Amino acid sequence: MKSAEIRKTFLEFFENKQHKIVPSSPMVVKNDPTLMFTNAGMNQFKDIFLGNSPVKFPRIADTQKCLRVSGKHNDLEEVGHDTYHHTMFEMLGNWSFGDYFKKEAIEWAWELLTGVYGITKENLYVTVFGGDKTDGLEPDNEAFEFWLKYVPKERILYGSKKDNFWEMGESGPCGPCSEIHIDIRSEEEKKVISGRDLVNNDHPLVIEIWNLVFIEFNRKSDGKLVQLPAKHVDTGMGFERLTMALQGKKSNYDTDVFQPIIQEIARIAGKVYGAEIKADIAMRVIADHLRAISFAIADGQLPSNNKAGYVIRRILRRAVRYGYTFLDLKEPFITHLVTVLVDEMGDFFPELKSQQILIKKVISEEEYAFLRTLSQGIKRFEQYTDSNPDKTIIDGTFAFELFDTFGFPVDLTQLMAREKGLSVDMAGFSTGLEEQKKRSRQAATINTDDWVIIDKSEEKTIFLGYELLETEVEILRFRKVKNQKTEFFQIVLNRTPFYAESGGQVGDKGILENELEKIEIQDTQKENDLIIHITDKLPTDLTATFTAKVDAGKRRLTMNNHSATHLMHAALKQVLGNHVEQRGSQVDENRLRFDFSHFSKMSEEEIRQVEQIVNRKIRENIVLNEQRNVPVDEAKAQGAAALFGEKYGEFVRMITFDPAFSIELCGGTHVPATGQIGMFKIVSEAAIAAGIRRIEAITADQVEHLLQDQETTMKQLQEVFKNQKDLVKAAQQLVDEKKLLEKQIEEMKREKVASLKYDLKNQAEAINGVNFIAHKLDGDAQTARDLAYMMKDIVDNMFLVLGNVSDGKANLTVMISENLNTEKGLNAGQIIREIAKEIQGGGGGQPHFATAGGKNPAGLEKAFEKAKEFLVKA
RNA sequence: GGGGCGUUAGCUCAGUUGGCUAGAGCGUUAGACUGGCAGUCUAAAGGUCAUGGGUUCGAUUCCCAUACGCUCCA
Repeated sequence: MKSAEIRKTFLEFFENKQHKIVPSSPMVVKNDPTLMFTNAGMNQFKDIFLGNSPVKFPRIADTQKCLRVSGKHNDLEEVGHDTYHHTMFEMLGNWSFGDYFKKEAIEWAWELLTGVYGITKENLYVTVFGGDKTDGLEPDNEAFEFWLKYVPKERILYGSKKDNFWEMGESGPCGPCSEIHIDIRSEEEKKVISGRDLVNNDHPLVIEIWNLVFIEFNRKSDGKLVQLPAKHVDTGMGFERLTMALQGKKSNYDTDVFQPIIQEIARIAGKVYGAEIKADIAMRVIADHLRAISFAIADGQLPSNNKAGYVIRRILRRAVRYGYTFLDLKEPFITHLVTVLVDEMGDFFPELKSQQILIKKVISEEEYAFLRTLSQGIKRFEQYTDSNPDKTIIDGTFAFELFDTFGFPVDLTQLMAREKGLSVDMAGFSTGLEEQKKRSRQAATINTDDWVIIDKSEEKTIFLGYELLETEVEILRFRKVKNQKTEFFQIVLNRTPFYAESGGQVGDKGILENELEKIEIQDTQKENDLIIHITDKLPTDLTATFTAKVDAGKRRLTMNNHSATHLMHAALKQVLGNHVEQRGSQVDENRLRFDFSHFSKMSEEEIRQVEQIVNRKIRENIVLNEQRNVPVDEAKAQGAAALFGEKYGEFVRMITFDPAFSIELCGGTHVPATGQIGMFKIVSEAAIAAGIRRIEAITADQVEHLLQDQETTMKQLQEVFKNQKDLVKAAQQLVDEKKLLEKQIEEMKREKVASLKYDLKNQAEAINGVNFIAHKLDGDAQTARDLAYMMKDIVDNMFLVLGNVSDGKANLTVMISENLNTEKGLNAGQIIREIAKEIQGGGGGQPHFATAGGKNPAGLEKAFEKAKEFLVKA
């Protein structure tokens, strides 16, 4: 069975059991501070488990793109070395939200695996939760009983809390789980040792393929468990592993999910897969990472230098490194693999296909950048070994510096050391790394207390911010959050006019007040679907009723910018073409920032066109058409531009300014009619990454201010130029003239100095075979320096001292013919330090040339005399 | 969020206690050589030493801040 068919079969099986099939949510997570990437199938349903979102469909099935590279689940360093770890993988899952529970979940899992996929029953083992004393939990005998219907008890095992109690994180929904393991070893091996003994023992051929989680508790941050009001089922089956089992392979990488990619890598590298252990590992690493990076980019996460983007960059670099070291690939090659990936997976995941060009471009750019980093690291390494030829062990601190500061992987340092017969002090390296980790952890500790519930009615916040800026509210709950520097509170209200930061629009500020007090809301954030008001002070009476007032001025300006962003997005598509897609957006009261895919710099003309279109639409004063609860399919049918990478429910909010012009799915706040925006002006256009451009623009008052500033400048310029008609011409003339004059001055100075130099030559006083010249000249230190160098060319055995005064300060310049440095022991640097005392200053320089400065111009003559004394003494 | 590093000519980079008329290679321009091309030689142009403060007689160099970039950790 082909992998595509395996996926389809799974979804169809559950569709027939009344499950709603939903698409995978993006791998890149927004609106959840605790998570950067989707790391499990349940992520997109987290709000349902937490009770923050209503259940729309009690039964759902899907395949979810997941990425496990950071945090609690971190498999990155394992990937490639074995046959079954991955960074990016697909998780097939079926879900029940307060609907069916253990019985059906077990029954259907068994039916699908053995009945539909035809897996031999004897090869399957199951585990159930064995109970835990610290949590006061009994063994899951209920699940055991259900399994007994299908599986003899020898193949049912009780498991520990570690293996059989699933938790989302430190706190949150959790429950016992039941895993299905498969033994795909050969018959001979099975005779030697029973599969039963290998379950959960990290055997590559006796592996978990499906985890059925029965969610029934919520773990509080104090560690206590409480029963959830509704019980849920959350299952996850690793698609790649399942495919391996069904295709009779011993490795995930031997399935048709990976083989086309691996074969292409082998072709590029001129190798054969399966011939050499290290090369095989490298090929697996690259095949795996290619998928992770490509999907991440398709989902809107570009490689960058921090947070989620940095994780992606690291994955890519790991792939490059393995290719570089073990396959001898020293040129970008990953970018060329994208085509194969798109051929294989582009049908089921259309985002890959539609963004193929961007993915290739971004990867290629990153590969080049990293190869540059590598060659710089190599250079540094060689400088180190050259300047420390006696060392046989490379300092750990140096290896760490290479890694920490220059991003040079330590395993490459080791490799290069070995080639030179050296070793690396890895203990020292680890010490450096540990210290760094300690520092970071200390700086990052955030303490979040449990929610304190004020209103027990389980009410949900009603958002009124689309209509109102002010309303009566009550507090539902609050909690305290503490980090290194500050302490603040998060408040949840029963209803709120405050818009929480999302979709690029900043959160509202404002106040909560009643007759007794007034507290300031500094920001409004969204955590999952919860609207959180942030303040550093709690009201004294938490049960009181307050008037919540949004800072209306800030909101109005923000709305201008947000609506203008929509108009600009549409205009960009008109001017540049349909490939323009939003890659990021930030809107606040001062400006709007919009990142979009486009491959070349916008011309002046294109920018002007976009401005023109937007301003025309503003003047048309188009009335906002806001539709809520539009089914997502209908919105798409109407041609809505889907905001990039956002997570949508089944119903969306549609913002339309002229159905023939701009339709977008958007949760933000917008102007009632475009006229309010007033004016629109692009202030910058720049590249931020390969294939991505960023525009910054301003609207309304901001444009007005800009125009006024410019006008003021123009007027001032006009005054400076005495109201000449053509300012540009006048300025150009001035610049040209200045250049000419500067040249003339230079020339005159040179002439003056040139005539002076012969006068000075004649003044030379022969003392002990040295031509001594002392002279006080008009001019600056630069002139003195010029003169000194000219004199050096025309006078031999010279000891020249020049003095000058500029800005009320005295300067001394000493030039001594090089041969006198040794012959007479005359050192300009030393001499000037002595004579500079006379002008109350200091100085220094080289043996043949030195300068000094001081505060006392009257001392110049004395300094000359002192200089002469050096000669007399010599 | 915390640490480290960087920013010098169009590009890639040197510049070692603060004073070396701020350099190299590539590129650009001009001239010469060559039958032409390729090229070789010679010369020239090109720098607010990221920005803003400070210390100093004097800062590309030392200190502080800011911006941007790189990098590691969380």
